[in-house]
Amino acid sequence: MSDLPLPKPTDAELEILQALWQHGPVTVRVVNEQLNQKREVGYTTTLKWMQLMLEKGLVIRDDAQWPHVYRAAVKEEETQGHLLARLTESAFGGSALKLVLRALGLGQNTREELDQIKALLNDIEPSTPTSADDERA
Amino acid sequence: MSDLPLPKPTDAELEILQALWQHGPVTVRVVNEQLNQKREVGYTTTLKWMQLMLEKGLVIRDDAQWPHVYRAAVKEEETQGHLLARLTESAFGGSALKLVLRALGLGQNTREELDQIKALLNDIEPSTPTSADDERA
DNA sequence: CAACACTTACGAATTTATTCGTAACCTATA
DNA sequence: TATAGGTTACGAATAAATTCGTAAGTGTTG
Repeated sequence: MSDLPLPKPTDAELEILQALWQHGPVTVRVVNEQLNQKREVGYTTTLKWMQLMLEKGLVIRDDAQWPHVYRAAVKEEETQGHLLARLTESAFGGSALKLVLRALGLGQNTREELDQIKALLNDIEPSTPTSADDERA
Repeated sequence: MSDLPLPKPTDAELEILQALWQHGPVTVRVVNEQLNQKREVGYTTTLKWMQLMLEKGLVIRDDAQWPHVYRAAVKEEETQGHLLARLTESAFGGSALKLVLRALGLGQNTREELDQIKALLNDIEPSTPTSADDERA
């Protein structure tokens, strides 16, 4: 909690963060192999990205190990939250509800997914309650 | 339906598209005034953006009128859908469900919003039904 | 210790986005 | 028709993202 108002990772940076989130602390090589499962990326390209991300504070490097081992410096949940907040602002006029409705309307939902969402909805406490806070006995 | 695989509007372009979506066919001046309600933007800056967007096919210009009148060339729903699809890919490992759950968990939901979502969920037909289609009498 | 295989650092080219300044251009009106 | 006020076209500077080549560094092994 110091100087980062809004981390705005680029597409390439997000790809790397995803690899780090999913595979824990790993070397550049491992990340590069992950990226290459999606598209052709040179090794030094990946390295350069991760070096830039190090300067930006998006990743942390363990220099004690060799080869260097990197891990994400930002939490997956927080980053996703920021990105959603940004998208809500930039494309949904600030309405998170509209975003959710649009996402739900994309038509690629299975019954299981819908049920999961319903279950979650019952657990969510509204941030601005309208009436009583009934704990249900 | 010809050559646009994935429109990827930038932040500035999205600001303009939102102005066009909300205010219909308008002049550069009107768009610029909209933008300036959020932040300081020079007139020619807005003009240049819209000219570039014209080349990209993001907006349509009516040259018959003077001053020129612009309107969005892309649909709001489709653009939002594309952006959500992109974000789903780039930050949620391709899981739209995770995106929705995260968005719901952001904690800025009112009871009314949650109820709206619940209502919508009951209307959505799963794309891959699992068993019977009970219409509930 | 010399060679090798791999890793890192550095620099740089290319592209795209962002942002205006300036000059040329219309259109109504005095 | 000449002027004025707003509009458009064009060019350009800056900054950031993307992408890799090349050279220098490191550690292992015959």
